[in-house]
Amino acid sequence: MSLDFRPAHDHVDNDRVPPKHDARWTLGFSRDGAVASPLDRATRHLEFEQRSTIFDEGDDARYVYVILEGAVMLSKLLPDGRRQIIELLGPGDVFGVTTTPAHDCCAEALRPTRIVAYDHHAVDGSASLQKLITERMKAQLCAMHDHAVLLGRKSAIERVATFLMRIVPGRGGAGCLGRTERNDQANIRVPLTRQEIADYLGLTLETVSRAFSHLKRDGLLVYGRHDEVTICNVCRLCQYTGSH
Amino acid sequence: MSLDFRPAHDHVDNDRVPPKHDARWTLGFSRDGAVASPLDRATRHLEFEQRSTIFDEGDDARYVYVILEGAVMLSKLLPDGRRQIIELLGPGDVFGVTTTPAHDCCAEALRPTRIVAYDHHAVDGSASLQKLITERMKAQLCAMHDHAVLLGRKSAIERVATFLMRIVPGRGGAGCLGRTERNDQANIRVPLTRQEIADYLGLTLETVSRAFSHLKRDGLLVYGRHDEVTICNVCRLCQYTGSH
DNA sequence: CGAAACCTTGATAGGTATCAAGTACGGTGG
DNA sequence: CCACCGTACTTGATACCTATCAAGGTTTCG
Repeated sequence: MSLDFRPAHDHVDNDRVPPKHDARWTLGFSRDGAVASPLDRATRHLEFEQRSTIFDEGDDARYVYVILEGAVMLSKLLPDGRRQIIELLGPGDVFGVTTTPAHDCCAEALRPTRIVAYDHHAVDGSASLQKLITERMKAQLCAMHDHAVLLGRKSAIERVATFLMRIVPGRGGAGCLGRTERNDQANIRVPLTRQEIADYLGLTLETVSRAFSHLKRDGLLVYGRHDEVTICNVCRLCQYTGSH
Repeated sequence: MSLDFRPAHDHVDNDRVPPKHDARWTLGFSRDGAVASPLDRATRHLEFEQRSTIFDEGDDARYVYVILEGAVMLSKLLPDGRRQIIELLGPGDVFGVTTTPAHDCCAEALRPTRIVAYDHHAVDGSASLQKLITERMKAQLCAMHDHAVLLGRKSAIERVATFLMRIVPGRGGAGCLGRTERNDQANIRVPLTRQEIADYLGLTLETVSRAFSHLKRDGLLVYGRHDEVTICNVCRLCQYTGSH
């Protein structure tokens, strides 16, 4: 459920080929123990560099994707250019599932990302793989439910606070564990621009910026280098989410 | 995908028992051909009358539900009472799936509704049933994607127009088929109060009412008896959705 | 060091929420 | 059958939150 934007090991191997839209297909055996061996022919490992497109809305939906490492965002566009980022996904999450022959949204890597792609027909043949996908879809459907509440009913600050809480490792959906622990802080990385956060939260970039400033003034946030942010009091930030 | 609020046959048998919260459990064989026979022990047919609660947020998630006939809404509440209606479901749709042991939302029947409940463990044992559920979940996940766009990026009138288009039988998600057909009208029933529509669309009841009035003034809607509404020009209404 | 992208902040406008009556409708009981 | 009542809906006035427009500041990277 929780979005782990940081790779499991922080020493990322940067020797990967820059894949533009067609990624580097790595034919080979699956490292996923759940996958039966006859499937391997239809199983491909891919790597995407930061900010590369995995597929666009309308593309043929031949594969189902499972994230091994990294982060992916799904988005949709309205004809006049308005964009909504629909899901933010991390390791273990599944995307590319549709009932239609075409993808209903775009998928883009937010950071260097490793993915397994399973052929749609191949999935039909593997009960274990199907189960894996179904299980993730359940979790993601619940996440969408929460997100619908955010988009439909929460104020700007509540949305930003909820977003930040979702990034805190281990604190994602479960909410505040121990309350008022001393030194209840967390270092997180926000690998999204203000515009992307805005498109995810149904706001404008300026409103997101103001919400960040507000939280900073309140002493809840301290900015670090790059996209690093320290949440000084996770519990108190949680109070801003509107969910508690 | 499309919400069929009307039962397949309009002569509804009204001789059903009024079930309050505990529905009338109908043990018996499944009419669903896809279900294996050993499952029937864990398969229950239930009926809910209009406006009855199927389950509440936090209830034990023992069953997965499939709608045979009628309509169901899923909703969530924030602690201060704000409500978001998350999904509107019709025949064939699935609900009650979670990864947690408790339901993440409430489920309520919008009209007299017939449902099949499958025991969670029983589902695990049936590949065909699993497939059925997964297939519906895919469709519903896509529907949630569209709804996220609506909640995050659409104006009040666009939301109401999109909502109405979704109810038009056969025109639901596919969008406008033939354009500018003569006599391009549709009679629909809106079995939701203004408050419920508002909670679904992330608006207030007054704003929904104003949007309806706006569309009525424009000659797009004519009110009938009860909750009946005539859409005078489906194609033109479609222009209001922001999606075309 | 310089350019570009990104972020912050301010001023203003606009859309929707909120508050407040008033109206229409359906159901109930006399 | 009609009057009454409660619920739901409509409409108006106003306030507030967020979008929009605009400028300036900061960071990062070549």
